[in-house]
Amino acid sequence: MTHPISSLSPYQNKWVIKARVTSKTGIRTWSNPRGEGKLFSMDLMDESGEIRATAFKEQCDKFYDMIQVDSVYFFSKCQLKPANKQFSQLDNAYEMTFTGETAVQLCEDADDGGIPDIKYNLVPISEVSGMENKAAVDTIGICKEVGELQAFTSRTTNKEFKKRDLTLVDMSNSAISLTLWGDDAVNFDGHVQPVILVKGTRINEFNGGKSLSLGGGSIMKINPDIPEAHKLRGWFDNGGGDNIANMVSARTGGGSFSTEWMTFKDARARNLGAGDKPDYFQCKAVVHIVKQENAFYRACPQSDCNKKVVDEGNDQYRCERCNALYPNFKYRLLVNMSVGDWTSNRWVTCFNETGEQLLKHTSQEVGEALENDPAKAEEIFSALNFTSHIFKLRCKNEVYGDMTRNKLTVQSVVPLNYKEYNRHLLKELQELTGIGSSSN
DNA sequence: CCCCCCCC
Repeated sequence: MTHPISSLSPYQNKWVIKARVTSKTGIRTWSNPRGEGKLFSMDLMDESGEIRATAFKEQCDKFYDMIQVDSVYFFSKCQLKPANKQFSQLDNAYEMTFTGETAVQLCEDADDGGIPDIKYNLVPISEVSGMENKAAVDTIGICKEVGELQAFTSRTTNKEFKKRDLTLVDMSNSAISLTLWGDDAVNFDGHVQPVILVKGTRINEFNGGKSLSLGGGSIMKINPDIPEAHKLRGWFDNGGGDNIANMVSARTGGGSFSTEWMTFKDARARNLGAGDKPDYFQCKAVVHIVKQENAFYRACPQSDCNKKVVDEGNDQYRCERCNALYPNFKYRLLVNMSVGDWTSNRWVTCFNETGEQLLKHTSQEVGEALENDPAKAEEIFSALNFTSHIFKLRCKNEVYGDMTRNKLTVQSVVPLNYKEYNRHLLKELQELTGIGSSSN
């Protein structure tokens, strides 16, 4: 006999609930004047309601791996306390803390003991425009574009954050930006353009547009096995997402979406990069020459510092940004290559992530090969020659002394999808000639 | 006992 979540209170400790885990945070550590430790928290749900539970220190270690999102468990002997509504979006006056007595047991019934599935109130992307700032949104879309991993320090809290912006599109012919944070951002692989299902994302208003942000209590599922996902996949793979008309998010200069197609010749003719802000465009190009000289540098080993270190000899490397000496360094890539489209050739620069992606080796492997194994380096670099890619480029004039040079930096690389690229070419042909405008 | 979810 189990108890409904809605009946839990601090005044009664003899209960067992049967609940589905709807979300789970990563392990987080804290350190403040009152002490330090680690914790994770999870959201639980049954037919009667929902509640947040947090496991600290020993309980964090004991239960973290066992607790799986979507599974149903029996929980007992947790401590109940009033929820701090300031921090909780769940509909419950209380929250739970795991104790030394807490017991958790997987419910192995095929039907999960009748506990309802997580409900997704899926909203078409087009409808997010009409929703209020900070509202919670469940939606599903194809990750059409994926931005680079970005790190920055918050000016208010002085903390380092990592984020990555995705662009989701759906059959409402709309696109919206979704921001991932921390490990979700670091580990995300968007190159296969997966289906993304999210629950409880928060709306952020910015520059007159709206975007979504994955926060605490939000859930993201990649390629979920649900009918909506399969429908979207079919729609997108048949060109459904090619001409998205409605941008729910603001078009920012450096935004990850609505990158314009352009040839190198047009980019020159239109004087791209001459303004205060960089310009962005994408083109299909073939790799002609990849320079091995200065294709890497020895960088500060700190994970968030990529500054070049000074070799002090005696296996000591100085980072001037960290003002520290290290016994080691890490390799970072800075690869210059000449690429060409059908109008002209240009030199472009790839930094670490795009360099690794194109060379299909880690910066460590590339650096070691270049320093110790020229044959291996040649093999790695020559494999890139004459391959075609979609390059998303950042274009900006840079001044060196009295010289102004137009510099192209590779923001991201997508393998050439012939189907999608041909569709773009056909569309251009139609616009130029008016021929074929009534057919697809 | 956390409680930050950020930025342009």
